[in-house]
Amino acid sequence: MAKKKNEAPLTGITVSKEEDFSGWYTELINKAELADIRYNIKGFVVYREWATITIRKMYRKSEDLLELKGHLPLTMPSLIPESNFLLEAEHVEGFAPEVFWVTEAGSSGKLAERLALRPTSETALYKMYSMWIRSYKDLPFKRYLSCQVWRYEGKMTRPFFRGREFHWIESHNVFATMEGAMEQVKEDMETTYQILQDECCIPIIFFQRPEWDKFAGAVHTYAADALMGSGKVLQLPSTHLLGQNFSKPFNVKFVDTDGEEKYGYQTCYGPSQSRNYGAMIAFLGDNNGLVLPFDLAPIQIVIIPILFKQKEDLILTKAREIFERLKNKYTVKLDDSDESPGSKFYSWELKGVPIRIEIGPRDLEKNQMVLIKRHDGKKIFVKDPELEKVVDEIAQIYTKEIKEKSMIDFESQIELTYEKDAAIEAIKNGKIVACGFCSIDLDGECCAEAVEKEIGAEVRGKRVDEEKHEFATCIICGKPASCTVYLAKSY
RNA sequence: GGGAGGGUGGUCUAGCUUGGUAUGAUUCCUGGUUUGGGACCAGGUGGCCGGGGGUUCAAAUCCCCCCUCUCCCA
Repeated sequence: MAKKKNEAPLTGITVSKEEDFSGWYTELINKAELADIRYNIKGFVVYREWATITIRKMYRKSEDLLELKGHLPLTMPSLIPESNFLLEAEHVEGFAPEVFWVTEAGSSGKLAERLALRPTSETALYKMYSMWIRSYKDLPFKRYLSCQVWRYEGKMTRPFFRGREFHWIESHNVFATMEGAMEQVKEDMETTYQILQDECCIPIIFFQRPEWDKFAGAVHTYAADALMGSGKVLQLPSTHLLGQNFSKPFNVKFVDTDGEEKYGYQTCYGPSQSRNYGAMIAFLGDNNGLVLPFDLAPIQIVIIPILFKQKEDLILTKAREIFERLKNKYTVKLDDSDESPGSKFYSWELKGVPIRIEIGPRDLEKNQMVLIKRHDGKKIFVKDPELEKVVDEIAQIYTKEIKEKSMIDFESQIELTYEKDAAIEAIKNGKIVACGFCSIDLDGECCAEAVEKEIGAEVRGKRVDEEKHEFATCIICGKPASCTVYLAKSY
């Protein structure tokens, strides 16, 4: 855009994403009316219509995919009795500092037992699982729920990224064997790629998190890190191998083919829809506002009639005809309000509507219209009879084009380092570091702390896909390396 | 978690040092003229100055507590 940012009026974004990401994100949230932060409880925000529609579409895609893979939906109460919550010790220890408690009710005062506003639903669900699951014939038992959870976050809250209330899906599954559970973890990772990379156009990579950084109560945690382009990573959905850590205290047992009663092997998976949305708008947006994948846009096509005196009727009639031709296949808006055309262009760009169709007197004479794609600004003149065909073509490739632009070559961001100084330098240069590490079991935790202090990065864990590097020694302590880990700064 | 800075019509903001009638723009509504990248004219609506307490004849302004937001750093 040739237009200088400081000339932009208040309704547009005035901060450059490259120069001031935080300011840019705040303006995007406010001006595109995605969230309203004036609801004055810290960490609790109102998600406005435009964001809600897209988040619901994201939900639907994830839910459909989960059901396709054999999960059934259910709905759980949002309160968990403290006695349930206390059953698994590590889980309690991990979550207790973040729990909101309901301690009083109405006029009867204090409750006999405190009730936790669920921070996650393991301790609610597994109590039920122990009642529902009787035999190996009930397995695998795959369920999910779409809900809100509450965690009293100490860290700085940001709309969508980190709130004290957030919106997610959690899937909870039970298997007869550890291998069955591990297969589920792999399936969850595949699901995550399908949603985040293919639908949301966010590049990700999965790591097995170190022991000290795993989900409270899990055997192992596998988490997606989004590659934000600057060498920084952002944690997105994680899937957890629970083994029998919960099935034992919650008594989730089944009678196996051999007649023996056994504890199930469990997994859980929690993709946060609100955080995924935040990551998507932050990653794809530009200095004109939102950029959205075609399927996730609340409005996919906006028609803007260029009305001139004497010719209003002709143009409006044509615009309405275009609307009628497209409305059954796409979500279309005809913006015939009396704003000036330029003003409409800016505001629908801010909202990230993928296709804009302009129709004016000059087009009418030539029996054509003008299509503009939001994500690259390309302008296409289309003859009237070609309209449906061209729109179909754009709809087909629009998301793929965004994805192509946004997929970062992960390998090119990695720097292999053998010494601490090299790692410090690489992190400073915005790279992700691959290096040897003594252990991602608990005995490696002090080396991880050294990584944070001395290198200024976090140990993200062991890469899940193929491992190519061979490092002889740990970058910190010099002992023989048991694995290759990746170090990065995180959001 | 540590630090810094904010909260005044829907939005942005002046006023606060030195207490005394609430400033401007924009949005919104009405009417009219316009319309190919942020149009214009005229009129109008809209405020418990974040909340509570204190000082004072008098508080947006001074003092205390709380809530909340923004930015930076663990």
